[in-house]
Amino acid sequence: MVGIKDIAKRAGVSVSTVSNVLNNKKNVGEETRQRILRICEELSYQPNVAGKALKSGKPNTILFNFSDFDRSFYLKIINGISDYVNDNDFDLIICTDKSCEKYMNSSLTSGSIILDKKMQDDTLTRLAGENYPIVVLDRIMNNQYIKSVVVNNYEPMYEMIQGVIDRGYRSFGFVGGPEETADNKERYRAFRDALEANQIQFQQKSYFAGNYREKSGYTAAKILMLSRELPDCLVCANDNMAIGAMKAFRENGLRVPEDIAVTGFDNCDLAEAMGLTTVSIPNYERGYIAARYLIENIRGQRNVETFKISAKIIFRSSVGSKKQDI
Amino acid sequence: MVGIKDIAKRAGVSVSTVSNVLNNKKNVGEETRQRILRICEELSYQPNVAGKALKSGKPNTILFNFSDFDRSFYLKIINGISDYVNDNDFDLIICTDKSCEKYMNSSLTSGSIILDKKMQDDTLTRLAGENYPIVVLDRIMNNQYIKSVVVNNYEPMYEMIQGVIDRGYRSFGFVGGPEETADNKERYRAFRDALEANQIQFQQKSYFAGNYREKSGYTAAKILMLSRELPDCLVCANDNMAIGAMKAFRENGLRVPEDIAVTGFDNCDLAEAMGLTTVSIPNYERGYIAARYLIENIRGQRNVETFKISAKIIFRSSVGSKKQDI
DNA sequence: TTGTAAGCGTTATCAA
DNA sequence: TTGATAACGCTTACAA
Repeated sequence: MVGIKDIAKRAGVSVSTVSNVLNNKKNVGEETRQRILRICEELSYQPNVAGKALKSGKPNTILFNFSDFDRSFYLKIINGISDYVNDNDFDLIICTDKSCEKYMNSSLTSGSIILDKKMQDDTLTRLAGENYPIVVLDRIMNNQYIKSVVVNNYEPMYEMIQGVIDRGYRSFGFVGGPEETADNKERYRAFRDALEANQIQFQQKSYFAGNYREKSGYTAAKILMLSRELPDCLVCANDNMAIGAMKAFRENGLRVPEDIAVTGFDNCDLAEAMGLTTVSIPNYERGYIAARYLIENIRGQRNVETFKISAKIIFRSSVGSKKQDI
Repeated sequence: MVGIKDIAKRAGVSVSTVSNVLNNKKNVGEETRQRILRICEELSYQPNVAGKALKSGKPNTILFNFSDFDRSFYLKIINGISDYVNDNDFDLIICTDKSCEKYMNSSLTSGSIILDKKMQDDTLTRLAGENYPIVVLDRIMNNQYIKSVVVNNYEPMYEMIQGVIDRGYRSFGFVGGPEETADNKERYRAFRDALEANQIQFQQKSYFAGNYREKSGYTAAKILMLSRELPDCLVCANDNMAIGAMKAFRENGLRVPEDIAVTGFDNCDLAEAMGLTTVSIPNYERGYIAARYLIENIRGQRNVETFKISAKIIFRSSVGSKKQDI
């Protein structure tokens, strides 16, 4: 591995001169600068991140942490983050498991974006600090170094359910996501509130606990079909589960929406093709905005007010128009 | 940031003792060990990766590099890599742009998996070495430190086209991916060979250059529809473009497969929902295998023979059965 | 304009 | 069983 020393030796100068050239310092002669740069090129020198980090400790690098590979829209979030980061001369590294703690707060990265429910609140509280801002995408936290960029779940879910009710649907089932997640709680609350506002009863037996994966929606639908009476509409806390449910219904010869309507949340790629009524989240923008706030915070422009991303309701064929039984 | 020094001071021992404890060395008294571990816990000490890397330079960490966010199956590859890596006590960091060179060969990672056509062959040749094996997923390279794990494109593409021909289709259009990629070349070659073997002519005007993105398939289909005669079947070098093409056809009132059949390659999530005939690549396994070979190579078990992953053809409704005009 | 030298957090060698 | 110290590659005062 060729290092700053090798360059210095070859150029017949000291290491500090090389360092100065590489860091665009002014105090170095033009001729020397050219010579050194040429040699770096020749030896295809790559600065050693570790050495650099250890000494200066202000790397233009941020970290993104996620761990759910079933949620394909995560790629769009990464895309948004990546674009903002590139445009601002930062680098991005992504971690998919607990090891990311090693890269947080060490001198290797100067801030993190977190979208991983396995990451605990108190870990984040510990890692965040004056010199290490964090942006969380999957929860709301009150901490002077942590900013939350979250999807506004309540209003669109409420409105979507109201829309479904307006179309004549009267009885509902619900497939929830992981119960501890803020997203799921908010979506469920909006669902219940919308029902209540319309004097529609909801029984606990119509609640199915899922985990945001397709299979859990599939299973929920299978179980639901065993019961005596199907609800008019099955509301799912996300698209994956809604799609799983639709597949289960179709496999059993039930028609969507004639026999049962289905709604999701996310507007994932598949949602359009499946004709799923859902809430569309602008994920690319979500990543982009998260990166923007993180880098602004890194640059000292402190702002940790919770930012809510607004979403859009999309009615598709999985919800029809139900005639009232009068 | 609490470091090894702080722990040492608090415990009233030297830094080397702390280091020995943290690295499970035998030469330290049980009582001291316990005390030090407790203090690490209390101060929630995190070892500084940079310092560690700088000194020892054998990190149990590998790097994955990709940059195409439109290909949602990349998440499955990452999932496979992540799982293997975790099971083998390695860490994974992911990079989405050129900055990844900084993490390759520096003491920060001990090997890389590359799936990024922007990464050039000679860069890889330069970075790979005795102590830095690389696995490439998107090309075949001959280098004693670089292993290729690639999808076998030729046979399944050939067979799929033969299957389409057997179903009575006789004239073809082709939407290619980025022309420089090995995948695209191989898929196109198989396509042409299959046609030739069946004495079917192919004219250059029926070739459309795309970039693997949905939009380019959409555009190709739009252009195709302007021409006087539609082929029986439009073969696309990947699913995204095939889906774009299907959307364009449908928007213009053409039925798939009655008016024109369409095939893809990848079997992405959407392919099933769209009824697209395609080739299924086991992506999770692809990532898993890549990680396995990389870590084996890191551990000194040198093996750089090209590994070909076999794929499976899936006929769906986008290809029907065409009556012969006799 | 250039060079010398200290120090970042860690591990490793060797002496106590 | 422990501790002192050099070294990893780099940046940065400060001296020349």
